[in-house]
Amino acid sequence: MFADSQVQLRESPSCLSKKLSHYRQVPADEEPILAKTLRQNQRSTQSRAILIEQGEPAAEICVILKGWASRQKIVSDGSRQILAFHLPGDICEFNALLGASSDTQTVALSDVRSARITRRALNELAATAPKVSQALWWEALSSNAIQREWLINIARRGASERIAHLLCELHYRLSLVGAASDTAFASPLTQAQLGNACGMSAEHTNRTLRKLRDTVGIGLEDGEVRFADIDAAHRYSDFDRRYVLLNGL
Amino acid sequence: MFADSQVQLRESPSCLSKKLSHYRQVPADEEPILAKTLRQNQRSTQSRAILIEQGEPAAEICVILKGWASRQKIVSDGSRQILAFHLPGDICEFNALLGASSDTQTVALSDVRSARITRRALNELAATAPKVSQALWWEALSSNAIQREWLINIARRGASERIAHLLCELHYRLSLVGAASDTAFASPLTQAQLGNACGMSAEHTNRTLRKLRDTVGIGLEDGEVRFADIDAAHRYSDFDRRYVLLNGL
DNA sequence: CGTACTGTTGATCAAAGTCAATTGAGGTGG
DNA sequence: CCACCTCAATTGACTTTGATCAACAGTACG
Repeated sequence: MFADSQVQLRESPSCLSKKLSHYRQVPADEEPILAKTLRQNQRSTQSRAILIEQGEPAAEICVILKGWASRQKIVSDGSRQILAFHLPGDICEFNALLGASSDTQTVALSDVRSARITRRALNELAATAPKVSQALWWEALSSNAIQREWLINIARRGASERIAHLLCELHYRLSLVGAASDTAFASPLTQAQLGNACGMSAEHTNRTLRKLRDTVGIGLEDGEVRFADIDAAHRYSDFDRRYVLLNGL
Repeated sequence: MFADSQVQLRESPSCLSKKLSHYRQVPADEEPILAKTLRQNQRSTQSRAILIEQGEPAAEICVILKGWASRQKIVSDGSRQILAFHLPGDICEFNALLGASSDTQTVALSDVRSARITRRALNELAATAPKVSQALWWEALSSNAIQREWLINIARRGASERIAHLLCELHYRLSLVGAASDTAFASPLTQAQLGNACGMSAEHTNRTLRKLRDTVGIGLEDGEVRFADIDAAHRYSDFDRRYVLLNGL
């Protein structure tokens, strides 16, 4: 089930490649090409620092290798709305694929290690590793499906279900890249950030989390989210994982 | 600036080609290739009928030539959430580009004329009309930007601003394909659909529309949305058109 | 130590949902 | 032509949810 720890010591498969394998079987000969591309142009970013600025015509996409980031947009009153969380293995700024400028900002929620892939390198990848390249588009579609589900979450679910649903999603997405146990995951999120992503106030988020802990067994403490009963959590929040990987109906 | 009217009489440029020209200059020699592709596989769909079913692994994308459609997802309690409106010139179901099945349903809001483009035809297009093909990806990114803005709309704006913002967006998008005047556009939307898209109840939508008419001069009557003062409407709803075409910051 | 951020709690209030009914237009069958 | 049906729009009364305002406690950190 889990990767051989010996191998991990030498070079563990990146989170990105783990993720892509869920969409498409990535051929063994393409794997090292991806690994090399990711090694090429890495960067470390401190928590709270900006990974991708708003309005810049970007020339490279950004792959999160380690840590969390959030995509957000500044609204006219100065406040910000979180639009997406980027976890290890996620790709930020598909806009860069075409050289479009970003209408959003991406900031590090923890210390982040990222790999940048220029458009040139992407073209190379398309030529030498077609399956990987195709899987990247798959990843783009997946992130849109997630975006749509967030809309549903905010538009239709009450506060508790909403928070619970988001936590279930994060847990599932992290599990896809081996970053979650069956019943818990580490998270750098503050209550305020969690609430912001769900379109609710920090105070109400706090009360909602208490309620979730008491009644559904979902707890958030010391940077760890813990599910007493993951199936119950899924049922409670109406979480249907299929949208994440576009797994048919 | 505008296409030769002589040409328009013979075959007016499709809404799609009008839209694409906002992203990229489409070369004159690629224009007829796109037109031919769109002529190939057309379909008429009655209002309320399903254009694209949920869960089907789709092999073709769908271009709206005439009429409106809505993308929606059925929630577990049986109700539905509208995730996007597709206007003339819009492309539905980018998932089909990779053969992924759709996690959503697309239904006609009016009688719709659509063109289907199979994956095979898309590949041909990519070979013979590269600029057009690239513009299609641009269109995909644009529709994501719109999706994100909807999230912001629901998460952060009050009912009146929310409805007003959506109406401003629709007006602007229609104007891009020549389907709106400076101050009005025809719309097949019911109040309930409009409200659903904004995550609010039909009753509240009704009251909100009254208020908008009285205080901001935005009216919806007899299938026509009319703005007394479009700039005032933009200011009121905090509408910044740039996200629609990804026009830098 | 002060400063800043995060989490916590209580009181109050406004926004929007829900329930219930009514109106009016359009369409259909008798 | 009229009775009947359905759907969209409308209105009022009531209830619920969650935002806002205002403190305050715990912790990390310079």
